Amino acid sequence: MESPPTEANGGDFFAARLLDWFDAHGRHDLPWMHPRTPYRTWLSEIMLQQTQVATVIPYFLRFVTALPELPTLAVTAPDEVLALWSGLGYYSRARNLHAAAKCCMAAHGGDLPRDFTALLALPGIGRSTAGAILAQAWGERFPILDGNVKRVLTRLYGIDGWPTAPAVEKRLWALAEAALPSSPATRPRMADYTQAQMDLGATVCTRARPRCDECPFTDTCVAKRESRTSELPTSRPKKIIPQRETRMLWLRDIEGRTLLARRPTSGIWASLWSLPEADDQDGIDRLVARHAHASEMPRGEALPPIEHAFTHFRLRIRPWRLDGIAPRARVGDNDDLRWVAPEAFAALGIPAPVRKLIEENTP
DNA sequence: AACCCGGGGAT
DNA sequence: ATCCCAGGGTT
Repeated sequence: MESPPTEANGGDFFAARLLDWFDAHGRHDLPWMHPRTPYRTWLSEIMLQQTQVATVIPYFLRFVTALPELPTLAVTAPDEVLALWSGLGYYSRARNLHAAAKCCMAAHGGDLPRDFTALLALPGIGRSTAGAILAQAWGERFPILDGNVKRVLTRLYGIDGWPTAPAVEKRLWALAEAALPSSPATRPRMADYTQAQMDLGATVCTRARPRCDECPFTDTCVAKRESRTSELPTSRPKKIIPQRETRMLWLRDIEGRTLLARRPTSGIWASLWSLPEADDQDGIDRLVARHAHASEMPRGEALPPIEHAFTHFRLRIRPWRLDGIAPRARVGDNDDLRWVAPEAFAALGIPAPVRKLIEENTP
């Protein structure tokens, strides 16, 4: 076949060549493949949302060691699940994972459902993740459309426009559907096919400097033929990122415990444990007065500001540290406020910059 | 359709 | 410094 597959002739050109490439050059030993159970597949797909493989691997291994099966996850305390997720980001993934596990216990006999609609109904599972789970765990014939597939398809077909824009995404879904394995040789290999797309995108059809000479589609790729691999996929529309600022109070008592506050259940770092915050130094002073005896109120010291970048804003954290406090009785220990010893930090979900601040300044 | 939600790897 | 990654949920 001389031309790339189209919506009309998708046939088996794409799958057959991709699988041949995968057999020789694909990744066959990522941690969630051995063993490749539905639970491990699901967990890996959630962790891999917007997160690169190398980042996920240590978190995945720690998570499945602590919670090796779905029923174990379902009965685990939310704080412990968040602790296992701590540092990985997008914490709603962990909360949704936990809620979905409970749902599987209540409605699906303790297993992940082998059904597209039922999977899609679980929190944290969208169309692409549902397809990835069905294809990889059970060999079901469903397409995926992640960042890798979007990149491969926009280049192979020369598709302009930001791939996340609804109109472009709709077209890409149609192409992904049309490219699915359809012959007796490829149809039984849905798990490999799904993995192969992601491997091609991650190792050959990379965002910068793609290795086109190693690509099985270098002869048919529109972007390659027109020298547009650096332009496709179209980058996201530029936006001005606002800068925000906050102050955090790092209060330690005479035993070296730190006062932590639970964050609100919505917004950034929802439900995680963090340092008490204030908008200005007056607010910090008021927090100190609330948690320390007036008779022993030292001034404390400013630590170097921390710059933390999110997708949609930048945050400057100005930490204020004060040691040797004798906590005021009854103020500091409830569901939203706790004095925590350094050894107990590991059991709590704590925002990455806050954990880093504390670790780097604790002897 | 636009926005919200983290952290880090790659360049 | 900038982009964006094995996306999904909410408004």
